[in-house]
Amino acid sequence: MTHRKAPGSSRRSEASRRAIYAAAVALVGETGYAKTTIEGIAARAGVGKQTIYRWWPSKAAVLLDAFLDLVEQAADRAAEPGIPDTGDLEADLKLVLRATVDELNDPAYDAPARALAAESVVDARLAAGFVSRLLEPQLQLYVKRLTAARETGQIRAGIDPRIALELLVGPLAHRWLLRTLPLTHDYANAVVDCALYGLAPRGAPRA
Amino acid sequence: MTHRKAPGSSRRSEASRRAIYAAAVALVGETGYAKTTIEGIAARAGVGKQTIYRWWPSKAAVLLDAFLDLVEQAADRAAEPGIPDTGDLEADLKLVLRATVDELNDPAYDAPARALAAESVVDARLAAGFVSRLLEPQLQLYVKRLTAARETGQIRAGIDPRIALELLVGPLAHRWLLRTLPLTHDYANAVVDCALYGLAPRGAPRA
DNA sequence: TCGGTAAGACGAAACGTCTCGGTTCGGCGG
DNA sequence: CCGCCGAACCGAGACGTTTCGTCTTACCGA
Repeated sequence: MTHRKAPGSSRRSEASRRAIYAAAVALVGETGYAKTTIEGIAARAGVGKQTIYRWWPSKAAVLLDAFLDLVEQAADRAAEPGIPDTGDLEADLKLVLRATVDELNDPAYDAPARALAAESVVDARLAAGFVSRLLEPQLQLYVKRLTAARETGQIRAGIDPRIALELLVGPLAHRWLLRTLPLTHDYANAVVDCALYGLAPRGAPRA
Repeated sequence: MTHRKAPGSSRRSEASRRAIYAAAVALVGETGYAKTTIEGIAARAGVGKQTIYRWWPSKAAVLLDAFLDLVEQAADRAAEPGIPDTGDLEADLKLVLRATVDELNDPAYDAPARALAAESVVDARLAAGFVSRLLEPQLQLYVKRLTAARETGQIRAGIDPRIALELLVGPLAHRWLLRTLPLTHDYANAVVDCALYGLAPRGAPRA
């Protein structure tokens, strides 16, 4: 997704690449994605425009790489990959979803993440990279934890972990993306409750 | 959302307004939202640029009004408002969600709806109009049906209809917006099953 | 020497504003 | 009731500005 060609990358300037990442994230945070221009990124990074056009096909692609670099560094610092498994699925899910809420409400991540999501909605090519490189690795953590839960009988055997995960994450994403209602800890907890125990009365016959 | 001011609208040209709607929807469908320009819409509609700039604050606002007009006309033709209530909640929800899937997969609606959603992700001002005028009325139909279901004991008394609705719609929106996986009838059915009967084993104690 | 780089010139395209006549509608005097 | 007038809208498009993406030039480093 960086570019179709990867020319003699041995001569590529690492310093310029990093300066471009920093400038892109900073400008999107300060002035918003729409007002961020490639010319602006180049100027801020002290870099020729051609250096950007040579390596990336679009403004969104630059920001995707920049944002990915950002979250990878943050992930290295945290060094806590995966979803905890205390044996209590409900508590584990609530914990993680509340953390996700906090992340989505963090202004530092909100602006670039929104921009990438919005661009992905409209640009299928970018969406493929956004999903496969940023979103899907996160979702696979849910698949892993939910599969484990299924093996210990904490969720029903007939449940597809993929669909279970989307039942949890979908509502969060919906509120975040379209701003229908505020995204809170209470909401995350309520979603987990509803998803785990269902809307129908517990005594109702399984269809 | 048409504009902060509503000047003497008696003198406003209805023909121009409709021509602008038609041109906007057509151009977005043909060339995509990003390549659609206000100049292009004006030219296609046979209208002066100022006529657009006078009544709408942005390209997105034009498309919102145009799309809203489109779905209202379609709704008038269908003349079947609301979610059916046959007494079988599961069947009713599956029916409606499958219909939603078909709508989201319809190329005629996909392009403008995507453009508006994407713009709303990034522009809170537009999002307010998008949600209140287009999305929320749809969601209220779910609230109504789910509230009825709660009164007849088809869903648990402790469930907030608002959250129940998002449990159903959120996953659909998630797949549609980010294109993580294809949006199918089977998926709609599976979401309803999971949401109604929960992920946890039916015998599990209610938390 | 060869290819990446910084800097910036360049034409094309769209922006949003403004001006120009022409048209249409509401109001007022006859 | 009729006819005029002015205000507001209309289509058309000129205008200066901004950003785009390409291209040119000179430099530098492996």
